[in-house]
Amino acid sequence: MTVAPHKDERPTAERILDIAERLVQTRGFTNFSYADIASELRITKASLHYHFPGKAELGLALITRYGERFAQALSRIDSALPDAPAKLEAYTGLYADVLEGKRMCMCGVLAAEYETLPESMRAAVLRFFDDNQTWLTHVLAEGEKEGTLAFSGSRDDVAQTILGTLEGAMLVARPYGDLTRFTATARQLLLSLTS
Amino acid sequence: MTVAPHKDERPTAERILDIAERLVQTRGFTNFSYADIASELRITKASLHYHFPGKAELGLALITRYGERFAQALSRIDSALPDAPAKLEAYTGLYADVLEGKRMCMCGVLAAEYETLPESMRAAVLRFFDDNQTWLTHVLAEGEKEGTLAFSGSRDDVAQTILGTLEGAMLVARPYGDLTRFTATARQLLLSLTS
DNA sequence: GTCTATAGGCAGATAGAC
DNA sequence: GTCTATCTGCCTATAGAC
Repeated sequence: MTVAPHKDERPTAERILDIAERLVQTRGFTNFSYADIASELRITKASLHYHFPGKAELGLALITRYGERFAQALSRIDSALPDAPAKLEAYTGLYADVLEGKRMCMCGVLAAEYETLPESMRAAVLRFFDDNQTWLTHVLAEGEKEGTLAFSGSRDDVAQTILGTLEGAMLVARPYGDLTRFTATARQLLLSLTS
Repeated sequence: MTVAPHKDERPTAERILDIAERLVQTRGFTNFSYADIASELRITKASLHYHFPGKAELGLALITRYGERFAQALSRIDSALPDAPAKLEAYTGLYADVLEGKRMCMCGVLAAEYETLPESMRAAVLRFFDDNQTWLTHVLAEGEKEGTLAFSGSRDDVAQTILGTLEGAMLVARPYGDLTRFTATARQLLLSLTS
């Protein structure tokens, strides 16, 4: 049991990650600075280095936390929804939620500046994509078994297509500030798998 | 008629654009510097400012030239190929060629860092996407008329989906350095429109 | 058109006091 | 944990000679 605190503020490291996460998703990793975070948190740049020694460590922590939360969301989808089509629709909903906050998928942004990232971050980005495709492949297998999904090509290829399509739809929709640009593509995609 | 030059080197401005184009497509717009171009061209940074006063002007020139060349490629496709499915396949081939050079679509990269771009560049990125979708919409109409393409949903929605899917497939495939990751998705996409 | 020289700002990062 | 002060390096950009 925890002692009831008079003020229950979240740890500084978490608040740093919150701000940095939003900045990465809207501007890109190299396009935000310690100064941006510091001014928003009302703390000095030097203090940030206490929590994250360098930008590479901060970046890795960002991807790790983002990936863990994404994995948790996928688990919730698995346990809450009855069949593969519902799960895929909920999956596209995760992306739509991100886009509604005028953000891009973190790993989609990082993929665009992949060449400039430190090696530790590169590996984490690929892991994120791999985890997504693994989950999608399982859902596709489930859908085939249920008879609720129909597609040609291997499950891996289709999983790849789903991931790429949603990342690309986000990428193009966000500059227009138009959520329906994304949802129209998501609908097209789901339709092609269920009919 | 042109006088035969002893040495027929292309204008410096074009060579600057060549180098900058490759840098944008591999690293992103804010992730390359005048110094990068200068050292590769064996010229000083100051000289670059003679050709392009500022980075915003350079960026706009990059998108403009890229868009013009893309439009020319689309015209060649229109006049060389007989039907809509062949045109769409050639369209995916344009993307595959870019990816083969380990590059990302320039406007795809710029879309990822859209929030940090000067207004003139933002507008040019959207124009590129719009032009692509306009062309795709015409091809889709042609395919419906010919009876060579079949799809549900509006032509605009499908054109949007094609553009987004290819951009996203590139975005995700490039970090893996695996062209087949792209071509598998392109095949899936074409299949969904012709069957 | 290209050069040298330099300005002015911001980046990530460190030392050491409190 | 947070601060002040500072470092080094790179960025875009400009002035003015050649």
